[in-house]
Amino acid sequence: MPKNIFNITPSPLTLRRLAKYLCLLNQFSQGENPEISSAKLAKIANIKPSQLRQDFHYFGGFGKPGHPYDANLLKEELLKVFGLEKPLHLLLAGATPWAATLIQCPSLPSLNVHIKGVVDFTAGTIDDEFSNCPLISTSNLAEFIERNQISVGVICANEPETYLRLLIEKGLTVFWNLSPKHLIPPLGIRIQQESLMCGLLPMVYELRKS
Amino acid sequence: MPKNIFNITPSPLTLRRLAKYLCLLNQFSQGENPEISSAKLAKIANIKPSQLRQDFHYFGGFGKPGHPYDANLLKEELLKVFGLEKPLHLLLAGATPWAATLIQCPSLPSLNVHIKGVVDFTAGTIDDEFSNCPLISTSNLAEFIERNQISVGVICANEPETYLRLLIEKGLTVFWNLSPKHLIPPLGIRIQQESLMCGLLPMVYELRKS
DNA sequence: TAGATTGTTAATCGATTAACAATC
DNA sequence: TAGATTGTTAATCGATTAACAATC
Repeated sequence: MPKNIFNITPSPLTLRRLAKYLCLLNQFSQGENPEISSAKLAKIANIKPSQLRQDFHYFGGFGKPGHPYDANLLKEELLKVFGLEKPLHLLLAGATPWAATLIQCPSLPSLNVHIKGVVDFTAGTIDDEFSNCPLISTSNLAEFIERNQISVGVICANEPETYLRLLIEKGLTVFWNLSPKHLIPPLGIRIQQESLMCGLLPMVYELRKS
Repeated sequence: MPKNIFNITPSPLTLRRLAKYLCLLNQFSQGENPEISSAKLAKIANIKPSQLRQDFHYFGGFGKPGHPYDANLLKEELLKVFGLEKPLHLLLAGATPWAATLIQCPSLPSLNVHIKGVVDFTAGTIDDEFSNCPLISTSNLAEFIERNQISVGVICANEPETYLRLLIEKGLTVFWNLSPKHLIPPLGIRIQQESLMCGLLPMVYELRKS
């Protein structure tokens, strides 16, 4: 079970906010020794400062009383919260626009997350590329996963089932599903669903009901 | 203020779940007169049946005691919750892989959400296309927005600021920001941030801390 | 030191859940 | 009618917030 320093599993809400703080720091902190207070960062994140400090408190706090946070230190500590002091290696499944979107996304490398390749059923057997990223054929897959220490498979195709089956077969157990289809995870397999619609629809609610 | 039948604003958590139920129904209900109980749908959604019924209860409930929900009726009612009994028209900003991802996403039309065009700074002035979708030049934009009754601008570029400014200038006030950069909304402007990283990082936490 | 801002607590507030009455 | 499953309530549980002690 994932635990913090108080041996309590932090709530998904807290984890999402911590991820948000990290992204905002990457974007908004600049200069040699940038400082940022809970009040400033909370204002950008659109929450209360006390909530931000409570979120940090679950992990022991990242500052010293009387002084704003050191933005660089805070970034490092937040990366550690997510275990990203060591790089994380992804394999994308499906040479689709979704895959291209991730490959071109500047946030991933800044979070120490690295895309090592794209697997596609239509890929040839050697030296192919997709959007400047190695394109892997299914026959080379097992060796590629092993050699590149892939820990997460990212499903980028609208029909996710065949890619899921393939990657489970090759030994992956953790997946990020970007396809709009909900996947029911087999035993022992962890699938994080990412549904764009769950972000769009609440906004539409506001728009149409106001 | 957006309100439900009890004149209470439903929480963002409830709205996200309602969006999820709707997507799951589109995927899993089939047949002529499909029925689905709160137990079945809750199992797919990975929540408790009582939570699902409580979510529906905020809107008066969508079934009759003793019988499972009529899946088709439920879909219609959930669409109405989000005000999507009338079509919603989107304009994408930036002819990028993000835009292509949305254009190819089968969920949008099934939710009565329609992409009317893509605006891009590099677009020519006539009859251009991107991924089989009309490509609009900035000079034709005001007329296009008016004629197509666009209500949401979707920012698909990694550098979102210039597109945001352009679309505000042309009269849009509601935006869905898919870029990794957080935008600070000017007064009177509503921006829904969609951050992929907030989905990925909590999963990485579990992976690395277990 | 005085000022600033954090860490920490406990009260408040809101979301989830179980239980069962209602009813088709 | 009996069975099934919803609608609804109220108790429980957890998240948010304000307040302030701690301390650099």
